[in-house]
Amino acid sequence: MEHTAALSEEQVNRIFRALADETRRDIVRRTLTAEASISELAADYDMSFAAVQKHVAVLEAADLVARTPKGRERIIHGNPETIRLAQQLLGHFEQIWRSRIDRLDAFLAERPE
Amino acid sequence: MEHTAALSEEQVNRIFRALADETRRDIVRRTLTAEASISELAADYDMSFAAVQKHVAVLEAADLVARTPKGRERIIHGNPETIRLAQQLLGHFEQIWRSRIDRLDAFLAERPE
DNA sequence: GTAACGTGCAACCAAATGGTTGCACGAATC
DNA sequence: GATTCGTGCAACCATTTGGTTGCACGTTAC
Repeated sequence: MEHTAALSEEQVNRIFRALADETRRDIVRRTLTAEASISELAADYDMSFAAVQKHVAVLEAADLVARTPKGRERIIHGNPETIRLAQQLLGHFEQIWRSRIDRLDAFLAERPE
Repeated sequence: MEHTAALSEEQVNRIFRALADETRRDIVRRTLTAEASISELAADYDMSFAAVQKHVAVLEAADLVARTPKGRERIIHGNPETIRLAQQLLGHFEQIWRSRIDRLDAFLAERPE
């Protein structure tokens, strides 16, 4: 039995919504590799600090990154667990597809051409 | 070598964006199980026909469903290939995480406590 | 042929999104 | 103590999103 945590539909919405932006995907990649402060992140994008701050907030609400205070900085690190959850959700779709194929196979098997 | 089709960032945006809505995820699930016309789909949601039509258009733009004419109807069927692509994209994130762990392990290995 | 059905599309609207600037405030530096 | 740095937050703006209604048009059924 695959033990997927029960996610609210709203939370699923937040996860996919958060992943639907190039800058945010990049932030997730970067902070999975190595944690970084918000200003370190912001330095690399062609937009204001506040804009990057908002992107981080979106990612945090989706639990794709976490933010821990360290002095005057806020250190961001990616959360691989939520990535894995999203992957599992998509896996369920594939499962639906596979069981359809199975049913189709069964149907064809009991109706010899 | 894993042969993932090269997706533009825009296309990736569309895929995740399309998945970030409960009604649309439900339509994908349903049409993976069995194809349906737009009006058949629309009958089951508490919104106008036009609204469902728009959701289908969003899914089609993301290549998560396809729409084939059949008389006066448009038959919608889910596209498992795009689901699989999205899953692979998330798999790359996990890969990034795993290689970070590997590097950390290597670092700890060559610095005996 | 006429009526009903399934769809496409435009116009419209409220709310959310993604960006901006400006300001406040605690933490670090000098 | 004054300055600078990193952050949080509010106000504002343009665009997109997700919904609506209304209408046109081809297809199917009477």
